[in-house]
Amino acid sequence: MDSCPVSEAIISGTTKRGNDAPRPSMADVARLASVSLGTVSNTLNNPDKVSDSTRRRVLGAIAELGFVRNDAARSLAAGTSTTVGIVLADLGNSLFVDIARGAETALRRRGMNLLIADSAIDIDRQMNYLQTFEQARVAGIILAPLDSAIIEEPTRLTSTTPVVLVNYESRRHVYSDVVTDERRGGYLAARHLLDLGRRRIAFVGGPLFLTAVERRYEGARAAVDEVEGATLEFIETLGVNIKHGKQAGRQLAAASRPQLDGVVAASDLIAIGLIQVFEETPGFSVPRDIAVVGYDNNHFASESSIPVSTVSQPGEEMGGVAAGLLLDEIWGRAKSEKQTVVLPPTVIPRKSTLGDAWRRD
Amino acid sequence: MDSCPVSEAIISGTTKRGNDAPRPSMADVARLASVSLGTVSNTLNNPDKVSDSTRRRVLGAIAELGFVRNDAARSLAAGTSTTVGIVLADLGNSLFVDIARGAETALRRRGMNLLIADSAIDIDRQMNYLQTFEQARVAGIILAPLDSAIIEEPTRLTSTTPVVLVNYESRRHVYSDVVTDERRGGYLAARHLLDLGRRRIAFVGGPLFLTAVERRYEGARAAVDEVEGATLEFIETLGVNIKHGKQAGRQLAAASRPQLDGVVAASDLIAIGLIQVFEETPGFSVPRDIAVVGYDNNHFASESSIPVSTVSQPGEEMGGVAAGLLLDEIWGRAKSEKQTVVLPPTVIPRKSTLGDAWRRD
DNA sequence: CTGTTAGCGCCTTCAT
DNA sequence: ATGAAGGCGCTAACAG
Repeated sequence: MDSCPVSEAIISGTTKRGNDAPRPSMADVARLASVSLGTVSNTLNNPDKVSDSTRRRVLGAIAELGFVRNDAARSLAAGTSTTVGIVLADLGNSLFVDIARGAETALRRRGMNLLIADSAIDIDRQMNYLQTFEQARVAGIILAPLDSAIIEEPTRLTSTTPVVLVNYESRRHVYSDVVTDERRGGYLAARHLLDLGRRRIAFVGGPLFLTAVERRYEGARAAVDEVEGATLEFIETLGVNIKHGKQAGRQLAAASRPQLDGVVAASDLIAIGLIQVFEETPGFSVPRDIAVVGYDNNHFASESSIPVSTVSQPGEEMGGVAAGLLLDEIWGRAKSEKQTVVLPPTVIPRKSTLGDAWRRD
Repeated sequence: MDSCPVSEAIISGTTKRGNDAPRPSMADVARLASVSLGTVSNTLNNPDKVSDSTRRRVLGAIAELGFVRNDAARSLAAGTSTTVGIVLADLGNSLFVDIARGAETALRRRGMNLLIADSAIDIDRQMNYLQTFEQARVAGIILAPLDSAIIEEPTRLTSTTPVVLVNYESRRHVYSDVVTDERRGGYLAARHLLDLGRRRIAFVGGPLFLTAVERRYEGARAAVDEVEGATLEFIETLGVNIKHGKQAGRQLAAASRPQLDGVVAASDLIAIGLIQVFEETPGFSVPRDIAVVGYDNNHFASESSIPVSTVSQPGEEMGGVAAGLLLDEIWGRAKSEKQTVVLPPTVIPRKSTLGDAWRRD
């Protein structure tokens, strides 16, 4: 940068300048701009309470010094923070990335910003980050918790910081939460198959203690029960990843049971696993012999060579709504009752059910 | 939608303090434990300087009050923070998720924690989060910058906060950085094809002003030039997504030019796009007629129905190394010189080049 | 409009 | 081992 000839002698003893110059503070800015500390604060927080010329001078000093306001001090003094934290169960799952983006957008519009923490499917990390955020005194926290019975409502997640849950419904309604109607998602998936004329359907997914999986199964069950002569078989897997789908696929391919003509998978990954196995198995052409619908609208579900029909959860919307709920609480505009917002999933038909009738866009 | 009859009284009763009670402070804890403020601070930060019985009393009070230490005040007073921030170009890209995880693991081992910000391929957001982190006085920042000429070295990214770059090499070596050897990656990809006997190769990718793409191309060029009679054709795309791959694929499939037998794609997405088009085109069977190798080891590259051979960047390692470099700087253990750590990419052969010879583990 | 002055909650010597 | 006091950088009244 420039090397303006600063006279060291002129600088008063209070300001020491070593090789590692200390961060300039508002006091330094005030001094340079020949105004008082309060004025600097005002030009930063209440620009309209400062004359134009003064503000310009202050801003100039700020730039000259490379001053960056200390947010720790700020939120300590002001008692409020402008950032909210989001703790995500698994950044590897694009749904959570979508949720974060939705929240970020909504928050940014209201002048706040979002910091993300990744639990990486680890309950300890989740709890740790919850605490980190609370210690940092963020304005509020959005939590996309691990879906397992383990986190079943520890008395309170934070002592005071507002929290809203996303993609998980609090049993006790201690928190507001936004979820999708998993049951309806399962219903829609099965319904889609039924509408296509499929009648011998299987639901592949698990483990069943995962709330979402159970709900999706219930929904599929309900749809099948509505149709005369349709049957639903349940095939439990140990997880919702591709390998589980493959295992189930091999199992189905090997079995001599009556041929199925449709399957509802509890996740896109399972669906992809199934399809990969089916494609290598005579008599299991997808979707001719057997149609497959997944769940999640994982980004790559649409990119596999047989794009997977899927039930899409409105991730960004979920994040946006959660952010709104949280801000309501932060700003005290919240209704006294905690609310649960249920967002509708939608099915996105693709080649794995429609076949050649399907065209991308 | 059950309506379990929750008694509101019980809900509010779960809280030990009233709803509007202010957060307990260390002073409150001190009072309850009948010790002085300094002692509370010590039992928190220098446990060994406090008698066992006293500490127990203090800890008890903390639990009883649900006290959560104010990190803003702490880092203000102590002048040091225990959290570092990472700004990622695109959370939608699994490489960056890996980098974050690697960094997180390394940092956690050293008692620090990681907060993530997502630039979402938006330079404004990137800059904004850089500033947010600096304002929050994080101990340091890891930046995985947008790869574009635009960010070309604005004088300084932060005024004082230590920064290390990951997945991007600083021209001016103002920052330490950790990158992979893109050129070598391109070399390895082409080499892989050549080793398989392919000779008429195309490099598909772009735009060329993306540093990484350019380097990869150079590497591929070098490998091809080493082999007598091998040719390399360059096909520029407008981006590195699936659609770009498809466009290029259609272009190749339509052209009547001499048949290619191998292609190095600048990204897995391009590779997938190519493959999807090829699979629908007679005479373009993958890998029999034409072998395809991608780049990035995107999570789903291995999950497409024709698993894509790819060049893998060691994301977690990159994050871990970056975290190490950053901590060195934070703790003053850094060498005076900024360093550049170059990590080697590796090729992961899969079905798109090996064909049936390939078996998943 | 601008300057002054208390703290915000905690850490850190320095005595005791 | 414990207590008392000063100050970290900033905001928010309140005075001028």
